[in-house]
Amino acid sequence: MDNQDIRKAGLKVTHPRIKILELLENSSQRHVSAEDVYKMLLDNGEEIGLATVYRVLTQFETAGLVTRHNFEGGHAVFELDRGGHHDHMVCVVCGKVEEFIDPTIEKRQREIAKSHGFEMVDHSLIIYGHCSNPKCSVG
Amino acid sequence: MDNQDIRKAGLKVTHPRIKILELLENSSQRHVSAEDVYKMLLDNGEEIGLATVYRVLTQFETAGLVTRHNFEGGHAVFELDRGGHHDHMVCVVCGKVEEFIDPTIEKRQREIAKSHGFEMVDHSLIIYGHCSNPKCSVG
DNA sequence: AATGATGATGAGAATCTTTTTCATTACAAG
DNA sequence: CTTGTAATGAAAAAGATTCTCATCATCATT
Ligand SMILES: [Mn+2]
Ligand SMILES: [Mn+2]
Ligand SMILES: [Zn+2]
Ligand SMILES: [Zn+2]
Repeated sequence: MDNQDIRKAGLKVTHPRIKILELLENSSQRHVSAEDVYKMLLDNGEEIGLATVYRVLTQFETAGLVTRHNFEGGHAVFELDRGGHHDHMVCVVCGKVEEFIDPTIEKRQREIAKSHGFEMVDHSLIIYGHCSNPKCSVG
Repeated sequence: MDNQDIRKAGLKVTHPRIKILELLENSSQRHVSAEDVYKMLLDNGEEIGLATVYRVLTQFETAGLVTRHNFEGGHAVFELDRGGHHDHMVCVVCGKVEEFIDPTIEKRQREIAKSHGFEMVDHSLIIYGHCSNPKCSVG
């Protein structure tokens, strides 16, 4: 994941794009909002406009470098496309995100789509729950 | 699904609530946005404020009368809770929504949540694709 | 390395969805 | 019917994202 990926996407290799890609690679949080990216860049002394962050993230998504998720909360979160597809589990208390992939579910989805005459292009599976942290448990 | 359901939710039986519930029952579209509801009510000659529509839909959701979905598109859609849980398939071209339920997937989700130490409280599964309408097919 | 066409950026305005505020109105219990 | 309290509508506010446009940076070409 380097500047060549930006170039291959038909985009100029600019300072904001380089820094945003670096941040997505090095951030301790895999799943970040545009606002998160903006603020983390500021913390790093990079004064990149919020509009640019939104623009670049959308371009990276189109280029297949980044995936956008619509978790609950009214704002999108983004993550760098490492390896392959996976689904998500989100703690409704602390917001912790776990990733998983289940071949059985993936297979059934394709079958179900087909049986309804749909050509599946994407899917979104999010499990909401209480994570194992005692502070997040129900009782 | 009648006024008693509103009362049982601890809410006063008001004109806006009655009309919104009626509309959700009788609308030809099962999945509607707040804006949709607002406009359809206007078409019926009911001048109910948009803020009230949002408030009531949220209250109905809390009361378990209505379910909210975060499909792509930046706005939530709501549907009356008839019968039980189901998942969704959305055509990325025409927006058509199909519903389905798959016991295998439901079961695997519970197992996966448990294996990650999560207490599942909800989940969202949306398949995006091209529906069988020729206008929506890839070619 | 200098040039120049074109794409990219930043700031702020604009847009879109949803929530909040607050004065007024309507429900429902007595 | 009276009356306390919840509900409503209008408008403002808030939050997320996109757009506009003047300025700037990148990069293919000289
Ligand atoms: Mn992920
Ligand atoms: Mn449905
Ligand atoms: Zn948690
Ligand atoms: Zn379609």
